[in-house]
Amino acid sequence: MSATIKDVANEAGLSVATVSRVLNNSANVSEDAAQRVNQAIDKLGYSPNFLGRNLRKRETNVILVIMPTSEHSFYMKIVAGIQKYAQTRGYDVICASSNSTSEIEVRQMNMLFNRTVDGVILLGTQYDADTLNKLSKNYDIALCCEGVDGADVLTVVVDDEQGGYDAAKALIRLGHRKIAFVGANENAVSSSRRRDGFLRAMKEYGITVDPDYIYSGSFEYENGEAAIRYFMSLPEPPTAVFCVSDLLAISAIHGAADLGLKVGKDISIIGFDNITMCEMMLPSVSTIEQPCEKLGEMVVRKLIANITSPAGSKDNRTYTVEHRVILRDSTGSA
Amino acid sequence: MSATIKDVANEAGLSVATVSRVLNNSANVSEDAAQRVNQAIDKLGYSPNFLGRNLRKRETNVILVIMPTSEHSFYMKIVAGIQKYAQTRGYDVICASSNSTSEIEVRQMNMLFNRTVDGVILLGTQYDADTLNKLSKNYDIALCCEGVDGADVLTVVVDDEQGGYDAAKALIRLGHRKIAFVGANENAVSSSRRRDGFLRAMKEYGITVDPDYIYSGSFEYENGEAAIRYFMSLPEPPTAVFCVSDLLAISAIHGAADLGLKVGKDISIIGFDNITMCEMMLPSVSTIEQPCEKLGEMVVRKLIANITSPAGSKDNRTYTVEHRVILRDSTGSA
DNA sequence: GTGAAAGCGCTAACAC
DNA sequence: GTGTTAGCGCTTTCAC
Repeated sequence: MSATIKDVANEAGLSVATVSRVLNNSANVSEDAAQRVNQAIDKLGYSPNFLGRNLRKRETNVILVIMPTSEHSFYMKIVAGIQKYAQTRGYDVICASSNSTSEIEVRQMNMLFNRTVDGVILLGTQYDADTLNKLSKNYDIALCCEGVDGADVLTVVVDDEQGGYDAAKALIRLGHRKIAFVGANENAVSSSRRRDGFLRAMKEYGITVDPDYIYSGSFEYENGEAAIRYFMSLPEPPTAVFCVSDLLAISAIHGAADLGLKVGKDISIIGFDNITMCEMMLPSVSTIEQPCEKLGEMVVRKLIANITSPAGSKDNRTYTVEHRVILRDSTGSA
Repeated sequence: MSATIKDVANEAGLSVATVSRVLNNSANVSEDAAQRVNQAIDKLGYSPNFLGRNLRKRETNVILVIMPTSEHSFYMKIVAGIQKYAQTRGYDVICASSNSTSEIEVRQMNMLFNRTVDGVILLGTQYDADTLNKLSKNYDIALCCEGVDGADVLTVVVDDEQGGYDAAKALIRLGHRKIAFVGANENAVSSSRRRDGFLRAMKEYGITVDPDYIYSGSFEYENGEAAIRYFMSLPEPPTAVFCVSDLLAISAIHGAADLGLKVGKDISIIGFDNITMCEMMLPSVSTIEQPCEKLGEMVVRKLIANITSPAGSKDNRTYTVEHRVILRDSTGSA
């Protein structure tokens, strides 16, 4: 069917070794030989078969990114950061979404096991610490955005606790005292860390937190609206709400609007992530920005370092990158 | 490093051929042998190296999806549809985004040339008809969402002309007569087809279209806002606007709001695609829905058919799937 | 039902 | 500077 290195060698009247040499532009090949090989390549429309190459070299120079859902532009922004840096290092990046099902995630991890990719970056994962630790022993993996407690795995995240703190502080500074919190499920590390930071800020400013103001659900969209409905049914509703994700914040904004509230005036809502939609919404959404590109670059840089380093010396530390407070129209003074 | 089929054979006291047979659960292998092999596999933690397998079988069972930008959930929805069907056929799906640069797109197409993947689905592409035709001769590729004029390549799209017609008709039925159109650049086939349909509807209802009402820019977000500003600066501004994408519609809604207009009352705006954001926006966005999952399933089904069929008998026709009109709050009666 | 052996396309010793 | 050759891990024909 398609030409092989052998065909090129024949066409050029040289050996496959020489062809391979010009293909990998290694030293020790004459001008003349290189030219003849390149001509033959053009003539035959030859393109090297990477299955052969990769098999031989025992590496693919491909990194797989697995995300829970691809519907969020947030993840794709991180992938963009990953891609940008990976390219400079000669790595290709491919992605797959598990749709939050561990079954599919496992299936996709197979690409690691069967040597189709050199490493995997997990943007939020279904795996528990034990499994991750085992995987990490034999393969090059990294977590990004969402850490796992007790996992000795290379991890790159923002300082979620501090992010939660900063969100609360921003609301307090706007004069709010009755501030509520909307979190995800308890086993989402990022969510509970953000709550910890939230509580720390409240404490620091001497504000007692009404237990009714702490709402836990999931990262699912509907949850934000549900939270607002609940808060507004309380005898003394909050004047500001911190949601652990922008999606929840947007959902909450909807809920508030449905209840006839003017968001940014009657009630202030701040999210987390700074997804593209924040700017597009009416009102635009205040948030804690995660620096997606930096997260992506950092995690892939560290991962490639692991891939190219000898077995015994893997880096499995946790790194954090700086977040940023962005106040838009969904928050206003109390 | 990791175990090979040979190790398993040794451990089980059988030949590699037999191990390979149980791996591919082919016939002619005794209960006893199968058991011993499976035990050996478990004991060694063996996982077959697909580079070897793929090299030998000259196929990878992997399909690559290339999209112009991954920031739009729209594309990812199609990928989800692709994935869902591909899985049932034993294919893995990976994706990559070209960020609309042909350079990166070419780089990613390399996976096709170097045999890392069996086929490629392009969701909107930078390639011209000639290039696509050449590619299509030697490789299995398909276009989805966005066709290319003159390309004899397997294509799956919605009937864009009819979609444009239906959008215009929906606005006309709401009583509008002064209806404007916001399109992308001229070489975007989908955009110009939608305009054709728009014009057909207008003609059918005997409405003369003011040339000032036809705005052409690009698919970029900013374009919607710019269009609205322009329309509103006209001596006689339109009362309704059809944008060829939801993103443009959302941008237009913003522009209108900035000008103090109440969208859905003072001006009606309808988009195209039905991205997730349409429901989340305030007001929610009327649109022509593209059935993403169906598009995805259809294109991958046809592509797999091509991959598995002999060289001479490739299907390079264009298929269309049904769209749907969805009226929400961004449109109202004139 | 099982094994021996060839070979997929490539790279990298090694020899010259 | 170039060629010969072994072998990466796997499947598959062909014997038996």
